[in-house]
Amino acid sequence: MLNILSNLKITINDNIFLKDPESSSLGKRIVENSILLIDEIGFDAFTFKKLGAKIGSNESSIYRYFENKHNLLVYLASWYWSWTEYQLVFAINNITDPIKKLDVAIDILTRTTTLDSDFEHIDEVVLKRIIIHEYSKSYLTKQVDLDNDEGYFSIYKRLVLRLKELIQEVNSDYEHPFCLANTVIEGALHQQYLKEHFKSISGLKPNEAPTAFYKDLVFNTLNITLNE
Amino acid sequence: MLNILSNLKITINDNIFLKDPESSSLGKRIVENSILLIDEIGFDAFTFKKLGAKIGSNESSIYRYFENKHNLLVYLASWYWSWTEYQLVFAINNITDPIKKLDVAIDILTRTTTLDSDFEHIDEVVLKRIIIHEYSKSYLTKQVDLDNDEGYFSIYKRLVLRLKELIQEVNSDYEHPFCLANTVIEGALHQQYLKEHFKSISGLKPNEAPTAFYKDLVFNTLNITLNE
DNA sequence: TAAAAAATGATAGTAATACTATTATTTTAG
DNA sequence: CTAAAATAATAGTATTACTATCATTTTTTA
Repeated sequence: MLNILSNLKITINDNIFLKDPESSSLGKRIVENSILLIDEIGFDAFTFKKLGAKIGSNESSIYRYFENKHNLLVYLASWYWSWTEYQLVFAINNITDPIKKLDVAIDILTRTTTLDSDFEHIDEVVLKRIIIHEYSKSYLTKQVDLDNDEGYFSIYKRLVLRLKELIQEVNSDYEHPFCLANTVIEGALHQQYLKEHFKSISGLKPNEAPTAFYKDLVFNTLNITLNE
Repeated sequence: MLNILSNLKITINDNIFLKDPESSSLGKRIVENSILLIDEIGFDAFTFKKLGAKIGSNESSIYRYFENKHNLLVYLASWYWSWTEYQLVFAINNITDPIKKLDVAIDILTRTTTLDSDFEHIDEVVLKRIIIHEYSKSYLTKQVDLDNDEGYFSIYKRLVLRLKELIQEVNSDYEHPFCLANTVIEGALHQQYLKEHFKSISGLKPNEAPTAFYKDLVFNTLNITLNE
């Protein structure tokens, strides 16, 4: 599966950038190193000037790719969710049993990423860490409704919709499929954050993913008993 | 119950402030108006200079109460969670049935706040809105572990612990009580955010609270059927 | 291969932010 | 009424988040 993914180009809504970073080597260095630098110093302390210094380029050149660091974060998040969506789509592609499909989907959405699939210039393990730590900041802003109108979050919303549909395939009578889908996708990030920074209330062991918790939660809620 | 609460003083860890804002009228004006101003312009655009202008005071005076705006946000969040904890404790105080206790707890933790209980100088409805929009920013920082060591999040953690214990009282065999408690408390904020800004994936109607969703989720997960 | 066009880099500049420090004034307490 | 405490005013600093302009390098294409 990794090889299949490696040949795919992840397509991001072109409202998010001024110039496609995939279109040049400078663009790729911007993306690659922004992930590393945000991971290192945090999104709040991250600036285009520091990134420029790191990649031996100029602040003003980076501004030609992204309007500001907020849009760069939205870009990285879109990339992450698009990558996750591909993994999900491929993994459930040839499964017919709705229960098994949902089971695999929860696996993919809640697992901890420890192997990077060597996707071009992007380190997915570090990117995932950024998503866990910084994703909320991409939408917890005063311009969220405007950004939403521009389609900045459409990949994420499509992923939630997919999971909601998988839930409905398993139990079409269940009354809150959207709430449950959001609970799994956003909640999985939050649980992994807690595991790292709020150990005393986390409930997960250091290397444990929240997968078992979410499977139990979802299948009990949908009144399904897994028979394997 | 509102009257009982009105006579209570909410106590906040004094590491969070330099000078207790409850100890002076300027302090109270800082707290009262910071809530209104953050709601109005968002935490990112909020500055002590703007707050000073709003309350007819000076930037430098505000710095004598809080080291920076981050600590002010931590203070407001602590106040909110402390207030929520009081509501919870009073509400379940005289209930003996563990199931009923958990049921009431979920009510309190997931309801939409539309009435303010006229608590001193703090508008709880606006404060709740801030918590929904900005709470994550109080811990999604590079200094989260240091802040945690200072006890900045102890009230929140105590609330999660309380809910976890209520869950265990209902079903002591359940394997993920902490994960479930976190899911309800943090998730309820997130669902309310989605309702306002991501309508297409929210699953909640404009005036609907996520209460029914969480009760169904929790009691199914714990294998309890409510008999009322 | 030379010229044009595009991309990148360097430099400078601005208003705002997030403070710190100092001093002056006002309020409160003994 | 005086001393102490609190608040306000002012100034100053490094950094941020840009914009604008111009120079240089690289790429395209005629």
